[in-house]
Amino acid sequence: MRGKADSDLVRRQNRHIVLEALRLHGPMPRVELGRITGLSPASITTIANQLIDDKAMLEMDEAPDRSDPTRRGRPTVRVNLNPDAARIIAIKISIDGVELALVNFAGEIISRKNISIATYEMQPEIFGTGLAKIVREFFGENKLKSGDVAHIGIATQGVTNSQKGTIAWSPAFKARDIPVVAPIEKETGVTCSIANDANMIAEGVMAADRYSYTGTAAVVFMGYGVGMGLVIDGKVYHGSTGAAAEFGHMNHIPNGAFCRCSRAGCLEAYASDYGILRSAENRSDQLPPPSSAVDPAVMLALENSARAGDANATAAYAKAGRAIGFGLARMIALLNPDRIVLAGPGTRALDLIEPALRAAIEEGVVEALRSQVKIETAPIYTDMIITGTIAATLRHLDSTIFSSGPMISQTTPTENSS
Amino acid sequence: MRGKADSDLVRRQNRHIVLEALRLHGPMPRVELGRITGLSPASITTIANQLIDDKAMLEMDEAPDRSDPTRRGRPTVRVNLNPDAARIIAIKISIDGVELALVNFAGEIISRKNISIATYEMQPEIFGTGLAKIVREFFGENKLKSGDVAHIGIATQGVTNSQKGTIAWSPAFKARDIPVVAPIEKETGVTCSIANDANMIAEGVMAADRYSYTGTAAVVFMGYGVGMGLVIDGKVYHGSTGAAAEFGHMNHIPNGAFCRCSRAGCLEAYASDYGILRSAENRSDQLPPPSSAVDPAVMLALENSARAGDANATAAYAKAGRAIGFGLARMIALLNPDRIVLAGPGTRALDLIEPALRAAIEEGVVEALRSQVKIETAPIYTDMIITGTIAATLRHLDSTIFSSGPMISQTTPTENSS
DNA sequence: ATAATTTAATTTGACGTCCAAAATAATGTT
DNA sequence: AACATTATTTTGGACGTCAAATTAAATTAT
Repeated sequence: MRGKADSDLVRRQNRHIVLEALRLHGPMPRVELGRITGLSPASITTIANQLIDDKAMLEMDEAPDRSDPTRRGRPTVRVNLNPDAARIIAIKISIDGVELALVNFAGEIISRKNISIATYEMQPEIFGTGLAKIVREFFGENKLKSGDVAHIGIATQGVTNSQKGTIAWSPAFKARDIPVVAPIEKETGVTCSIANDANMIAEGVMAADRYSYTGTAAVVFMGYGVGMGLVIDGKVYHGSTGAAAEFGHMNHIPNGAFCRCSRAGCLEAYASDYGILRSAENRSDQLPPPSSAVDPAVMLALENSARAGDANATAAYAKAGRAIGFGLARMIALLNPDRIVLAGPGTRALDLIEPALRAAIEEGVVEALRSQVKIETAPIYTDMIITGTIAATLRHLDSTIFSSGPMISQTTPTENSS
Repeated sequence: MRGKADSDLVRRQNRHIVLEALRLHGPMPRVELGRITGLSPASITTIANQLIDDKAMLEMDEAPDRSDPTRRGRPTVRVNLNPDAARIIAIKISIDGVELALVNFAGEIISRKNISIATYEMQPEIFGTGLAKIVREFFGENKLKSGDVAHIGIATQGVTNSQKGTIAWSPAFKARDIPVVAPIEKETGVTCSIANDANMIAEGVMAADRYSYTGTAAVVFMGYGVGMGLVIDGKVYHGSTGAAAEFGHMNHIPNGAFCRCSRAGCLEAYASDYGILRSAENRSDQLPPPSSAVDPAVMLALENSARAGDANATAAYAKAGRAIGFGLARMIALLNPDRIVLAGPGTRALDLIEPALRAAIEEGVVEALRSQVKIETAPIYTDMIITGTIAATLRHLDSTIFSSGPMISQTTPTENSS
């Protein structure tokens, strides 16, 4: 049960659902806001005026819609999120570099930048302060001051600790417990949070579907690694320290194949790009895998030779499918989800993986549990991580918007709007 | 995001937290209700009067507390849940019988009854209607009419389907998809719900701890079977169809030991009473296990011979610990919980199990994930399932109390209180 | 005994939210 | 130009909480 309720709670909650409606469905007239939120026209008027006063929303300055000639009556005036209400920065850290995006309150990307860094050998402090400098430069290039950015959201491969703001362990780094949030907050003065990239993919998949996910769903990422984002009760589940759901490093077979995490038997050691490749090439799975990512062209070639009938390649994909299948069977037994969504570049080879995957699920969990769950494939697009990070960060912003005063320092306190 | 908020939401939520405070902390004066809930004394007065009018609450008729002689001022008047506000029935179905408890709104057990039934060979329809008759008799013995009972909560071993109100699969039954809710609702006219017994144990463990569980916790049951109740975000997680968290039938080793669910490699096949016994006696684990429960005395003897140094027994317990450990490692990777609570009669042999269990967790999941989680043991008491079912059912009642009129048919509509 | 003190609980008046209904605005139709 | 239609705003009332003042019921001091 939550805490006590009062008119302040009512105010915040209703303003929040109005913003949420605009974020999910885009610009719309006040009447429709009323329909979607269930609030009366009178309340919508009040709330809209306040949000417009607060610069969080604005009336769109557009000619009345005359597309439907049968339409009568006073024309609607659409309202929308004010793009200039706030700006956020989304950052993606991966093994080969860093990607930054400056996004306005309406979700439009204003500016983005890619920087290549060989992260693997870096010292923890060097990386943190280095990234902070990159962010500061990004501020400079976009003429941003500290107050101009409301929040910075970061996604990274590996195990994150959202409380400490660190990367606890990641295949992109030899080092552990790398502080990320603190140096950036110190350098920029902007609050910052970090999350696992698979969780951000789940956010992206949900956002693409307008958050229609109601119950429990598991979004599986297949590619250079194997990850999972769990949607529980319509929200992405982060776990107690932000480390959920490490599907890739969930054990598959005790004493099994050697994994990048220097542990034996992880699911990823069978089902990630390097695991599949290693198995197809009949290399020993008891040796540490390479620290660099597999060239996508190599994986493409492997798929094709499997489809051409290469027995080793076919077997490797079947092995991967069986590993993922047993992992999903275990997850299903534990969580009884209603949806499983497969995503990531690895789904390109789904035809090679799926038979073994489905067989393993059947073998691994009682019919009563697995018969409910629907398995789908999400469209692959490269930017899922950044998109998801943006969605999550903006949603975070929406919910904190009313706790404090104005969101963004208006250009100059003394300046009046002309 | 939840729906729109209005004064009705405020009303319901605040009345709910007042009831919740009384349920968790017992009778207390109005001032303290204010302190706990954060509501002002003025509001507490209003709310208390309404709840008293609604017969949900009452002032306790007791002499002022004079235990503290230094105490001055107007004495407090304690209020409490009105025991007669409503009654519920909690039912536990297990392999050897059925247990019923009639409980009042204050959580006091008014009457209870045990009935032995050989469930295993029963036909699904026979069991459902038979149970319904037992419940009807229980009504009769306690002079209950349909309107006198607000809800019936049922806990059972095995996989439940809370939507259909059935036992999808259970070791207590040869049959599958046994309808339980429908026949009872039909026979009694009282709403009824069904849940897994391990989830109810989790409810019981939480209730014993006054629902201090905030984040994610996993309560493991060890005994005739192996079960788990997951507490996510302070609430017991039931999954999309009420079948979570089937820890016992989460696969441990593909193609492994034969399980009661006629599947190979389930965790339970290694770590339940029958699994441990089978392994200690060096019987083949490729044959179906017995359908009846293991005599507790046999398990006690096995523990003692293990403690006396019997190599087979010791190895069996170590094997069980390794299975549970790997299961927990997988669960930790997936859910990043902050607490694991071991409960059930199986914990009596924890000294024999724990070393292998902890070693398996270390072997099975990266340090960054497991270092956070605390492993505890819950006190064992036999009634955990019934206690938990009562707690869950009353809590359910609390939250539905304001959606409809009076909760319970007052003895006779025409009768006035004297 | 009576007044002062202390703590609990209630009453009173104000404030903030939402909403229904009435009024107003802005267009199309006749 | 009057009427119809749809969107939005205005008005007045309802319902919840809260702060402050008041009342209630005890103990302590005089």
